[in-house]
Amino acid sequence: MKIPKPTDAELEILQVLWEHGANTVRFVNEHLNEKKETGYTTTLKLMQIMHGKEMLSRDDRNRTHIFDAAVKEDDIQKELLDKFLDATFRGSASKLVMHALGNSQTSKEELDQIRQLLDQLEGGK
Amino acid sequence: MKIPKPTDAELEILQVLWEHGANTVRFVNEHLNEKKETGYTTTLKLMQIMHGKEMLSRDDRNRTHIFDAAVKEDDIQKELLDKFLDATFRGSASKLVMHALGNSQTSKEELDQIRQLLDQLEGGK
DNA sequence: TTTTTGTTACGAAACATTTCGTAGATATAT
DNA sequence: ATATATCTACGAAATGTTTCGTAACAAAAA
Repeated sequence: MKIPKPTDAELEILQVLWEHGANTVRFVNEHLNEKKETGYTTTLKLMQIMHGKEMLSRDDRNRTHIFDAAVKEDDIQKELLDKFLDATFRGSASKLVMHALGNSQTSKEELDQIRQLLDQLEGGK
Repeated sequence: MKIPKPTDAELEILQVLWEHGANTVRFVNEHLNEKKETGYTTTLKLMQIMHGKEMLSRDDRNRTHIFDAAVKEDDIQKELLDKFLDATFRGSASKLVMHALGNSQTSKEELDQIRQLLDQLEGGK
């Protein structure tokens, strides 16, 4: 089964559902509105399209439908990252990593975690 | 001066120019064709649009124009990475880095370089 | 009961991006 | 000199994505 690449607007909706779990259109719409004014029916239409693509599941036993992400966060992140890495960094993961760490404020704990992963990877070299 | 976010097709053209330096439409088009069939005038039109946006410079002293990237690779990568990080990983750089290193085959030299950066970053914590 | 509010469905408009076709000019080959 | 190939310019079609408006119905409030 092929995972379709979500569009920008679809990804925003997936983020809300991944973060907060199954929810209504209204809930999702209100979250989106915190970042950017979005009409209710716009969000509804997108979620219906996503359901059509089997990107979202839907419980329609009650009048107010409950939607949930039907694709795994990790899978989508991996898919998008692969494409982004190629398109933007010509496949150089280290360049991307250097940029990412250079910019952001990442906690000591997270840096340690990355260091552990490095140890693990370099173990085999 | 505002850097406009390049579209996917525009980014592919920038990659060719960043990698190979100033060149003709034909050269760029032939490179793009290695990955995906693209009509000559399609590439031409895109490069004209990009020139209009000041994303490319153009030397039109001769009939065959020579185009070059007018935006810095690092700047565009930073801009795109920031947006990608927010949209896809909700801003968690460490999660992105773990994914990126987990997937790819990165050389020992590159891993060491990343480790150095970690040392440097953790120095201040 | 009647009105108001909230919900889904969905066509169509609006907008963004990519692709193509044609005209006109210049260079190159015959 | 003529034909052929190559190049730019650019409008417009094709495609993809997002937003909006309206209809139909159900629920809740007055």
